[in-house]
Amino acid sequence: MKPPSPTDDRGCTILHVDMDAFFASVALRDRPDLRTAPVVIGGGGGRGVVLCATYPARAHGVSSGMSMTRARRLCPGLVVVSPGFTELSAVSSAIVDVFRSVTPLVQPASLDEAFLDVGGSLRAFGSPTAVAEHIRARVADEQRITCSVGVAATTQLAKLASRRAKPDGIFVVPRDQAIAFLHALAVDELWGVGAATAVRLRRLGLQTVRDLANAPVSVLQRAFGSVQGTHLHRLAWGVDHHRVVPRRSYDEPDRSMGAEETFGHDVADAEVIARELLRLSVKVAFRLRAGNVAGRTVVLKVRFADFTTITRSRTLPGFTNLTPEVYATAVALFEALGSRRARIRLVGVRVQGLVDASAVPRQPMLGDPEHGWDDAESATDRVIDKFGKGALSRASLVTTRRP
DNA sequence: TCTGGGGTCCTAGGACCC
DNA sequence: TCTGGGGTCCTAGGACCC
Repeated sequence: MKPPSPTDDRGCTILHVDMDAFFASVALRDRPDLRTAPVVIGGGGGRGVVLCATYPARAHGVSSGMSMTRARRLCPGLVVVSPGFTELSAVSSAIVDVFRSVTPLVQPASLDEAFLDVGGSLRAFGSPTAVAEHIRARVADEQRITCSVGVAATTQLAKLASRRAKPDGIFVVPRDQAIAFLHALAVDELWGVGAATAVRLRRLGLQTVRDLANAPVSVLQRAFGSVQGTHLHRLAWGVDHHRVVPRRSYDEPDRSMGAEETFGHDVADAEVIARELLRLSVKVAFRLRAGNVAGRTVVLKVRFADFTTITRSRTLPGFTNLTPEVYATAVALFEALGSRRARIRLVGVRVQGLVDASAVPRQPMLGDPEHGWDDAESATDRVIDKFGKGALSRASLVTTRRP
């Protein structure tokens, strides 16, 4: 473990904890033989991308988001491992338990990172840095993976600090050095400034956060609109009123659920596409029911061979989590695109406007059989529960292979 | 180097209602 | 007959994050 940076952490009560190469670290916990090898986590398919790269792989220039083809070219001896999502979420919730043992103010930001407000834990631990050390030691002990912690006065600064702490370290941004720390960064290092915004900022001649901070707000507002312009200016001055909100209570449903699939090769055959839409609808509707939610708006996503992407959506009169309704809507949206014979790279189905399913009265429609799709689907769910996903599938999915 | 899959949030225009 | 704003819903697209 790296020692903490020897700096003043008074008043820095926000921690950002970020697992180091999480997907890879978990996958390699029981593979000491691969500890020093260049490994990436990702799908093996022809169009896959790197989900996570180990530090030895990064040394070859491999990074996440990169196409697998390019990664292999950069690093001929690359080892590719597929992600084990079940294990990942188990480790993730164990880690969150560690955080919660320190403070109730824990806001998970994804599977592998969280913000903590440790203002109330200082009497027990002494200092924010001491809390960070405690967490790092416990995670290393119990999960055999390392993490890095950023310690600062705001969430934005803590997030930036944890990046600086990597791998396996702690980085403190003292209150009186916050502006200097921030202003030395490049604009695209700010959390919330992505590729598109960075390009526009650079076109304005703004390279560093210091440039951004010193730019007149009026210029930023003219270029980005009043809301985003003001936001950027405040970011550059470290103004950040985000409190750590103990994550959305568990009874609050997600906003949307969806699934999408990139074909191995671009597809023009409408039948193949319809079959894929069915497969995705089955998957999404199953997850909706498993989460006991239902939604009203079905969104179809289509990416063409040239990578242009469109979405089409339809809001239903009532809420649903049933495959036939989701599928019928998705297909109708697809057919409404017309006979554009363009080759298609990806299709996706998403359902949004989710609510707790038990809160929605099911409205039987006139002419519905006594045992409708509800019953059929819950029977299906029970079979899958008992015998696994392979046990049941729709006829049109079994008889033909996906491309 | 040709670009995954899961999400969230924001904007902007048009419909519609009051 | 022409004219308001305000609010909400819907749709499409885009930026961003991990």
